[in-house]
Amino acid sequence: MCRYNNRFCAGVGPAPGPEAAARIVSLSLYDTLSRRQAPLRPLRRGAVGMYVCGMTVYDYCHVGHARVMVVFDLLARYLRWLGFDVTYVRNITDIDDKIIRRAAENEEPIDALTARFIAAMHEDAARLGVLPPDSEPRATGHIDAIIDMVRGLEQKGFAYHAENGDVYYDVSRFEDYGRLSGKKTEDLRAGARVAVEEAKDDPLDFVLWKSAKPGEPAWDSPWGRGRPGWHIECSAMSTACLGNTFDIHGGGGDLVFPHHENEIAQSEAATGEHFVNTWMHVGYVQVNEEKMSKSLGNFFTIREVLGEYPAEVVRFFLVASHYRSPLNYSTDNLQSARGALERLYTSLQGLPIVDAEGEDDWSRRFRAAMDDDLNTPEALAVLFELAREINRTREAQPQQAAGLAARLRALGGVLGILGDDPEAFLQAGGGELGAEEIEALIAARNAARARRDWAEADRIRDQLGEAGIRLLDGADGTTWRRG
RNA sequence: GGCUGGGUGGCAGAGUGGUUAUGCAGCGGACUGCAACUCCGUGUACGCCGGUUCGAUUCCGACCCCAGCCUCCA
Repeated sequence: MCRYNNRFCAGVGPAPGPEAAARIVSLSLYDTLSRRQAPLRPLRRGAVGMYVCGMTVYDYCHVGHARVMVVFDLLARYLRWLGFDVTYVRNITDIDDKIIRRAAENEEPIDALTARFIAAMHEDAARLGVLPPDSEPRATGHIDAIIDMVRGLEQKGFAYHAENGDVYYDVSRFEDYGRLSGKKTEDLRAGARVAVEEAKDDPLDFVLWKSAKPGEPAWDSPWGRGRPGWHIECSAMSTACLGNTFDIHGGGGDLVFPHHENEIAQSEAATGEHFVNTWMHVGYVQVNEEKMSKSLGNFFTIREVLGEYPAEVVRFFLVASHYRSPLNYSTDNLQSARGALERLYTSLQGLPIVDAEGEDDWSRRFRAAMDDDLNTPEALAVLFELAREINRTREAQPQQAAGLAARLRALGGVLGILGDDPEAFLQAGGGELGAEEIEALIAARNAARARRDWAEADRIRDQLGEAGIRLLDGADGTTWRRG
């Protein structure tokens, strides 16, 4: 059924038996539905299935998308580090009104447009250190599963084929509708601000299957040629890949209503089973205290930002605040992230790369922080204290410092940072001078220093400074870095 | 209007019923030819008003303010 995945493709997930339910895991996560933090109880011992709503591919990803990708990448990395067998599914919406419109504007085939932006997304993700998900199902690859689910909903009386040819979900039939977002259906009806689609029985009903207009891409279905609505895609694909019930479902905070609300209504009505155990939502990226969004025009694409800052600095910036808090995008904050990351890399500089072994107080503290709903700021605080300890001990106890550096590198790796060579990171970036020229000037300056010609030595240092090179005179000689 | 989540030192950002978050920036000291890096030290921070308490930034209530959702949005 799901051609992207392997393990959970039976279509029906395993029931949460008493053994699985009894398994207590140290990681606890905040669940949007119950509005509280609770220990993760995987359905299957030692395995976690997670589904994250990915992109609609009609444009480049911006920093808001980056945050979602990085946060769930972080969760997947952490779960794997804890020893879980993670199945991470992140979908791609490759058929949708905006895609059709954009393709028409560009006079470009839809396939070409989506292929272009999928490639761009993969490029951006890779640069941010986001590991590929285990599967990336696309809506257009799951039309059969979508039709099956819509037909099932219709047969059970949760959907109706309207006069205009569309198929709608009958919200009034689903008792729990609104529970995820904390909304009451009466309030929603009262607040309905959109011109009511006449074919709907109720303004809250949403489309499952859209009848095709001339020239639009369409698939055959029991209701004629058409294409899927947005919400049903994720219900069908998550079920196809992970089963009727799975552990974690995530996405941006703006998907709580209506997208995830609708997913619950669809999936639970269709399968008759509990849909998701933990709902996770990432806070918005803001610009000047406003949500970054296309409509406000205040967005920065990932590639724009990566033109200004090293990718790892951007990742650090995204991880330096808790994933549920709003995050203000500003150059000040990026600069601060750069300084902080430099501090970490500086502590790693010049120490041999060895493997970290077992557990120690540092890793225990790190884990305690991460176990607490992915408290990355607290986890980073542990990393900074570790860096200080490395700097303090590196002279007197180099062996111990090397061990601490290994720990720092390993824990950083869980967050997807500190994987670079320290020299390479600290010296990376634009600059007109090549490494050889820099080394030559350093040699000349050191010759001047040897004969106590401070004026000449300072002149060379200033010259390098203007080229964006900072010098550091250490006991073992002079090193340099950019910026 | 309904709903959700917030208001912490110059900035960013955790956390806690009484005791150091952490980072960036600043200041003093050590190191340095001078710097940089690093180390040591350094900030009368918890929106407002009541209540509970021996004691509240942390719990409870009211209020003010901010962001977001209620339309596509990560």
